[in-house]
Amino acid sequence: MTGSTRSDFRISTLRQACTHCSLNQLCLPMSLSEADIEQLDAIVERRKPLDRGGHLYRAGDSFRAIYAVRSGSLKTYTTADNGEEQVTGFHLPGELVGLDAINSWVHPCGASALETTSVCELPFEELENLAADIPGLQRQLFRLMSREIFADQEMLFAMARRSAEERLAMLLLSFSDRFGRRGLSPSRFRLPMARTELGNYLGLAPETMSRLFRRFQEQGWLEADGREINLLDVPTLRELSGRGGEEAAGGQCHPVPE
Amino acid sequence: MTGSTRSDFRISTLRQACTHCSLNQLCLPMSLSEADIEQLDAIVERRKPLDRGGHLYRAGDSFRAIYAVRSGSLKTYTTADNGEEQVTGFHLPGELVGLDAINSWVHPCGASALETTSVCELPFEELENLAADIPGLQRQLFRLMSREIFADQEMLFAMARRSAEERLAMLLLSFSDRFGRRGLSPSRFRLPMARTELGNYLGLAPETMSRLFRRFQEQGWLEADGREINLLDVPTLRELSGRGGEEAAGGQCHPVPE
DNA sequence: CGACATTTTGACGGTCTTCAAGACAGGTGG
DNA sequence: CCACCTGTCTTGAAGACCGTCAAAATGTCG
Repeated sequence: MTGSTRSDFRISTLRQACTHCSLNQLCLPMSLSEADIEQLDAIVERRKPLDRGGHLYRAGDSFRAIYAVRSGSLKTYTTADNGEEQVTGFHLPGELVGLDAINSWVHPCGASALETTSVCELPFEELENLAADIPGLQRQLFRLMSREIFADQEMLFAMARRSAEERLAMLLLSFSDRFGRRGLSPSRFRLPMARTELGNYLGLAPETMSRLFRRFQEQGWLEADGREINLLDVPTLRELSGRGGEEAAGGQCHPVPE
Repeated sequence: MTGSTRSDFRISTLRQACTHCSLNQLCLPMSLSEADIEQLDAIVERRKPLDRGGHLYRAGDSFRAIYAVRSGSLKTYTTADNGEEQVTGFHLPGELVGLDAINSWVHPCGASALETTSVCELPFEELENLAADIPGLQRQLFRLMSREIFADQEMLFAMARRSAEERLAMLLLSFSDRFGRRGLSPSRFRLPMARTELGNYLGLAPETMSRLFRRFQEQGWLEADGREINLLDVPTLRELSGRGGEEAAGGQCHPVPE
């Protein structure tokens, strides 16, 4: 009885195909034909979920594959000589991690789970071969990498020229967009990471984060109860973030015109 | 007489082939066969040199091609709503620009020449087609994009966690590496951009840059006469930059093992 | 030479960090 | 059920670092 249930559970998770995945418009298969998606499916490996804090890979690990987040969330981070850590990105379902390792075949950043998280593993050598055969896939890969470059540059701009307030506004809107894109509420959501980690990502001390959240609440821009966020005044936040109608940085989610 | 000379000049510049280009180990052709390089050669368009301040493309221009710097140098930059400018990168011979536009087919940043600069134009649609046929080219493109992602993340780290001093040390070492890689002196070089632009890139005010350079000279770490730089104490700079033996960020130059 | 941009210098102030302490939450074991 | 503990968050006070402002000096190019 129990054995049967467990077995069913594992089969149903492990055999989830790209075709039926609700994220396939965010992830690689976008704009591929059914037949192409099946080819892609054949090389995708599903792994058992990671527990909170578990590592998908560590900095220095040799590179084998890139990963698409299926559920849960990840952070990627580097560690400096002196041991201080810098979060380089948060990754939600439908987003890819590991693209920064293609050049050197070694992961320059570690990736760990912020909560229970499952990913699809895309062995890179096979993905490359497939990309040479399927023009749409090659193009999609170029695009996703380009998008990441663009997002990193936006983030760079933010770090160089924007105040703490503006940076937090940007980040909140980035999450808002990314949740919205998955059909979740763009105004009410639960952040999967601690304030400390948000602050680390934004280059701000935890104390500053605390004060910022208080100020944002006093201004009536949002309600925050721990990790539970409720955005009340998106227009003001958008104005603060400095880039009116444009996409917020900090993630891999941007519109994809053809 | 004059007509003949001018004509010769133009032919010799315009017909310079990748095979004979001294930069081909920095740029795309790396590790391609002679035959493959010839195919690449066929799609490369050489343009007439840009004058200082001239634009290769502007933010908002539609994307047609990526470009490899052949001689001279470029900066890429974004402009915010309020008009303030942020330099997103400096690009020396052998480096590519325009990769951030692949995703949206619109250039999110402008690119302008810091001095008289010539580039090779690589029409992207044709490059994509060629990449599907030549596995080595596809791989090289993935690599170069990955390298850029990595470099941007390093830069992000610097902006988030490093002091003005540390950032300047990083940048100087980045230029040192990049000049060195081209066979020039890694300790004596002429920066192609103004202090103001360096500062803009690093997220620092011009006044701060001035004070930094003075402090660095007082410490005996370098000599600077305008844009002419002479690094005197690379080990100390390297220690300051926080990443001992590793690559400095801020550019597209990293070792490429196979 | 003369107009203009870039760089330098000094004084001052704001933003964010750091340090130190206390509040709160979630989980564990008695 | 409560005491305990650890990690996270909050709050306050002090100070560092860098930005801003203003003005002079230097450099650059027509």
